[in-house]
Amino acid sequence: MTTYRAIRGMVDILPDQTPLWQSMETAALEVLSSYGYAEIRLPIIESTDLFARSIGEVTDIVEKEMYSFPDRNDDSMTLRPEGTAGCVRAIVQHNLAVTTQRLWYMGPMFRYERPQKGRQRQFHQLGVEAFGVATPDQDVELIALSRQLWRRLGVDDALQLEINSIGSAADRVRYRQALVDYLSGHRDQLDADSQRRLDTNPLRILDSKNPETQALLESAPALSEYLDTETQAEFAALLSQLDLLGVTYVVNPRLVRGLDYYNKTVFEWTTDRLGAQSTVCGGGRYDTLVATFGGKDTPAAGFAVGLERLILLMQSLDITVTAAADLYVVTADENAYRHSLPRLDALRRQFPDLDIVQHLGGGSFKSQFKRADKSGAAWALVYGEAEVSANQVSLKPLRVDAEQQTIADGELATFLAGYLAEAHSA
RNA sequence: GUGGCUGUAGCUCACCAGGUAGAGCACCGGAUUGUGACUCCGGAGGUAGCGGGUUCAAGACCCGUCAGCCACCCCA
Repeated sequence: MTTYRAIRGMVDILPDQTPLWQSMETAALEVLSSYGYAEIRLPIIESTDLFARSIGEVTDIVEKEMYSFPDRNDDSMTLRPEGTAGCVRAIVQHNLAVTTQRLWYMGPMFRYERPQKGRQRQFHQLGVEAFGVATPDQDVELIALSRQLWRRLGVDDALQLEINSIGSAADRVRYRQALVDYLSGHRDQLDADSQRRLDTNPLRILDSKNPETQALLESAPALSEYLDTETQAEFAALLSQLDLLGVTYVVNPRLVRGLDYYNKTVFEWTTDRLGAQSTVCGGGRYDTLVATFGGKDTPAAGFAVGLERLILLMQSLDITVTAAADLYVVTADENAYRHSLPRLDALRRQFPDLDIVQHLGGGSFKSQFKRADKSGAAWALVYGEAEVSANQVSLKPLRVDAEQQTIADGELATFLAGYLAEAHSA
């Protein structure tokens, strides 16, 4: 008998974890809709070409991390490594860019990397994308929105915003040349990865962690000096609006990000509580991507949140959510069970928000109450022999020290309405 | 993809100069007749990740493999 395990880098999210996930998802949904963002649902598989063109042929993601395979028609398909490409594809395909769009999506992404904490092969992202606004107020809204989510989740104190402007494509062509010119003179002092990147993707050398490389970069030309005046003004405006909102940030001139489609604003929310996988959220502006895919010229910006990392961060801060029912129903015997069945059915209809768990499988009162206690339910709803024959029910509080009370069937609805009102105000 | 650490009951771990495994928690049952939590008693649960080797004998040593973790790398 072979025993099966989830394949490497793919993890099960078990029932003791899903309440935390759901509360996070609900918070995100509420924050997003409060800013007028609408959900878009996208396929998990797209043509390989889509990702290669948008993310960049020489990026690590495309070169060695994609789950690509030929389908039965021998076309090359890829499990999405990120969400922006598919979102932009949908925008163009359905011609949604005729007006501005504020969109979000949530779902699994796939990257063939070596797993460690905060890094899986299948992981989940919340993506937020905005199309049609070229001015920095859009960037500000995205950042403000993300910070609102951190506050809502109670993780804002653990997160730091790093931000930079990487300019237009033209700016970067000029800067890239200057950087290559400078570093070529010191080629032998670069680490192996950086030497390789000198020919392929020189800007990525900027965020190398190698100390010698970093030292070398101290006297390298600065990207900020290659930005045109308009971009500089926009970046300054963006920062001043963040100041207005009281968003604290660190301008990190070495922040460049690993996907080719970004321009102008790039930013990351990072934490020191997750070890090496410190980026919880990252994004920026990508003004040319829509046109690249054949749409009309449409400015755009967005970000992605790593949901596993967010959960890890919440857990590191001892944020817990438990799902416990309101009522756990205990019945004395077959007759009491039959008596309770239609009554509970009516209750569920009358109180859709009430969580009612019925004890199944019989057993002694004692064992049923044990289960009731372990379930975490607030009350045990008791149908004993006496209650049934008198058309009554007993309510035993399980979480507070108070007396059990027995009331008439007809009074239960009133009681529960009062309980729910109290629970909501609490 | 590179380097390192780890892998024993559901969970956290222990034992042992190499001689066929234990604890705590969790789980199930019981402590007189319709009531949980605390306590007490009892029970179930492991071919020691998997495969091979050395040995009279291996969970303990060696090799391989798989998986997790840490760093690199990468990014969310």
